[in-house]
Amino acid sequence: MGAVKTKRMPRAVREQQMLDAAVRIFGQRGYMAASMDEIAELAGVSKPLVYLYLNSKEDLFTACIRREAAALTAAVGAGVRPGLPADRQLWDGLQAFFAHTAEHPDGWSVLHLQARTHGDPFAAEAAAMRAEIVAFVTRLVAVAAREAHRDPDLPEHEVAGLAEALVGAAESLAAWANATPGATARQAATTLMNFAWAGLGNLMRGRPWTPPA
Amino acid sequence: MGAVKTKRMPRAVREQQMLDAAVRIFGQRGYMAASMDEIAELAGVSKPLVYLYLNSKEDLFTACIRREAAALTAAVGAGVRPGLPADRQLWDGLQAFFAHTAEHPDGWSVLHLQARTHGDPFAAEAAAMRAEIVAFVTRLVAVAAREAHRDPDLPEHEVAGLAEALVGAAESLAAWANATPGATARQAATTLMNFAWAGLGNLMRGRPWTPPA
Amino acid sequence: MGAVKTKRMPRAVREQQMLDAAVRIFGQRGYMAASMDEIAELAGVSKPLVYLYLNSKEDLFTACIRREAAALTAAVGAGVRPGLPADRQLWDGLQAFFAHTAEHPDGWSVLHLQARTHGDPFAAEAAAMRAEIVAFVTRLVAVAAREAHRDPDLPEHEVAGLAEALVGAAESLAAWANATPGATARQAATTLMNFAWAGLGNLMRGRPWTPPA
Amino acid sequence: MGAVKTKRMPRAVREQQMLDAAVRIFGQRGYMAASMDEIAELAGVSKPLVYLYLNSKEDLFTACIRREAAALTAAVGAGVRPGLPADRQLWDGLQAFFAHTAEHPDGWSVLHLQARTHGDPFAAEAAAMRAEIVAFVTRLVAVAAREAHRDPDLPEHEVAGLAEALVGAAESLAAWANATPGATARQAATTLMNFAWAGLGNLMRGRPWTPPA
DNA sequence: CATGAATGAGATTTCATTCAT
DNA sequence: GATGAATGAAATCTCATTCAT
Repeated sequence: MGAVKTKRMPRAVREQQMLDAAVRIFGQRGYMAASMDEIAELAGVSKPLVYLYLNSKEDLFTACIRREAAALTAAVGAGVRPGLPADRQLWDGLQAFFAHTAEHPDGWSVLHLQARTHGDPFAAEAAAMRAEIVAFVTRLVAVAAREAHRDPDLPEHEVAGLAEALVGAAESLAAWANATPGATARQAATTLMNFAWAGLGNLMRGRPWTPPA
Repeated sequence: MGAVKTKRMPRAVREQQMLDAAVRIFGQRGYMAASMDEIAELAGVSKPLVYLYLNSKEDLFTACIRREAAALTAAVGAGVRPGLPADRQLWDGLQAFFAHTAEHPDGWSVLHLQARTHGDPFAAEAAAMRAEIVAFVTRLVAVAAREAHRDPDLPEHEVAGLAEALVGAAESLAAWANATPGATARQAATTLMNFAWAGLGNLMRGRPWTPPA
Repeated sequence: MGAVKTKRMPRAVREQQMLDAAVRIFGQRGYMAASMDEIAELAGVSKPLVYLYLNSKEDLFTACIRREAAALTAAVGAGVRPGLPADRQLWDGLQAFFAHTAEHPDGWSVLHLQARTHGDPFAAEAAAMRAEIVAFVTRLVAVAAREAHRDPDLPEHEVAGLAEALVGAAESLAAWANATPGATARQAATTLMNFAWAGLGNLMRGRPWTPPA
Repeated sequence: MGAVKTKRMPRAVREQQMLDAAVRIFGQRGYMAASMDEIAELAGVSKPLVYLYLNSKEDLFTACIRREAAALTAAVGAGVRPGLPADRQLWDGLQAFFAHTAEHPDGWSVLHLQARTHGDPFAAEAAAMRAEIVAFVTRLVAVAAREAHRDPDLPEHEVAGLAEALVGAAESLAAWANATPGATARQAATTLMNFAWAGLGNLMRGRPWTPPA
């Protein structure tokens, strides 16, 4: 079932195999339900080797989170070209995001579900990555406001809330797209751009919805 | 620390005490890290009694999810009056949602984090509740479209995606509001209405953002 | 092999059974080579019960040391009557000491060998008991000096060294007596009294210390 | 921290480095808590080399015991000149003993604590050395008896017990001297000679044994 | 009803030891 | 000769769960 049992691999290669296996098991079973036995077997190595290279279950999980976080931000970053207009950058970033999460469901499960559910140290690790993405979106919103000559500027904490909402909506749609047969990354991105950008557009033009008294 | 040890309470009351304790422990420690010992102690009863009433850890967790899900949907439902315009209904519902999650952080943790992270049976239970809320939002969006005389109707799966995105944004803001000191349910609801409704408004008027070729 | 499997004993009884087993295993195998499995089996209970009652291997070992230390000092104390002359008290104490160690070789091994060899916390526990005995001997030596109208008094640190040497000699003879077939507690005590009280010099000159009738 | 990594040393030298490291680790951590990894690292060689030269952990420990036993008996033997009177020989031997154990605390720990605490094979190894010393002391006592024209001779098993007690007292004082700041080998030897040679009784009467100039 | 007593099964982790290069 | 890569076996400890009173 596991990887073909090839003997005597250099350490770097083995470590990646172990992380591959760990991400899969952690993503599917959850951090606590995952057993080191199962991970070692799927990786095609003995348990002591996993401990020799990765130290402990906690360290192994942390390594998984870091690797998957780096992969996700790299994928999004690679999809975006800085020179283009803000809406185009957001569109490109969203497509990359939905495509990556669809292709790496276990990694996404590790980042989005497992890391946040099993204690502060892990949650902090995942939060750091999320903060990067929120910061990126926040910059885009600010740029868009400038492009739309919005005056006066949006208050800072309002922008933060908007970026938070947008990222949350994207995370939610990622799960929805993965679960809905026939849904593509492009469709998910389109839906979200409609939802978010048109709404933001009105905001930019100074026509917010006003809460009732 | 646990409930006062009163003897001979009717079964229904005892069960609620147990569920109270379980929600607290599950919400704070997580499903797997929670121990039946700790739950029984916090509930002020002996472990065999927990098993007599609730059967198993899985059943206990399921009961928690159901109770908290019912409480949340009831709170949202109570906040909304069906006769009013769609935007007002959404506004009221969001306020109720943010208020309830802020007041019951452990219950919200059980529903939003724990239930989704520990296997299909639990996830399905939580998904059922979420689907109810998404359906409610979906109806609101359809009503709003009719109110705006939008023609032609939004395609159904597009509406589903929008509702999904809106709910995801709300969930994300709930966590953000709880973590950001000074943020209130009202503020969170306002931010989200700005984000979502103004965007939807443009959509309704047939002026969506168009993806680049 | 282990105790007869009697079910449902009160906790206090079970704990003593566990300590009995633990002293035996620790005394024979050594602290580190002893396995909790073996101890549980010899005690006739399951491992979790051992942990439930005694907490951890370290705590179990500590409990063994304390129990055996208390038993030994109690035995010595019971053998000595405070009113009598110093040499008589020493003689009685030594007999009690040799008798007890001969009857409880595993307990003596725990106190004399294992506790001193496996880390400060345990060693401190055993050292406390030993200090009690050394203090008792120190008092006896001082009393003897007074009885002999010695003037000037022996310097204090000299007395401490003498007591230390005497106790060390006794410990050594305990092992020797246990290993030498036909050696009795009485003989060991006689030899040591001769050695210590009369001194080799006197012995050579045919003036040994004579045991009381 | 370990030995400087010099390549291609002759086997005999490498072995001594390994034994140095092993004695240190065994003496400080104890036999079972010592890990071959740590020993290899401290010796500055790879683990397989340790196995190539010393075969197994047991063999390594045995080699340590033998080397340290030989060193101790050699030190004592070197301190004693056969022609002199018995008490002088004892005095010289004790000084050498206390000096050596003070200078090699790890070696002494291996011999006196570890070897006796971890199973018969090792204990036998250490007992062999101890027997040599006891035999030496036994001869001295016999010689002293002859020098004192004692008649009739002390019964043999009495002499054995006396030697045993004397050696035990010396071992005990060695630990005490190492633990007591300011205590020297000379003081320990003096105390023991007073105790053993003169006897407490003489001491009380103000007639101590006097060390040679 | 209620509980103190008890356990089967499995978790993480460590270590002495050996190949294959 | 020397070592990086690898493992079988076993240790401590925890937990959900059930009798017997």
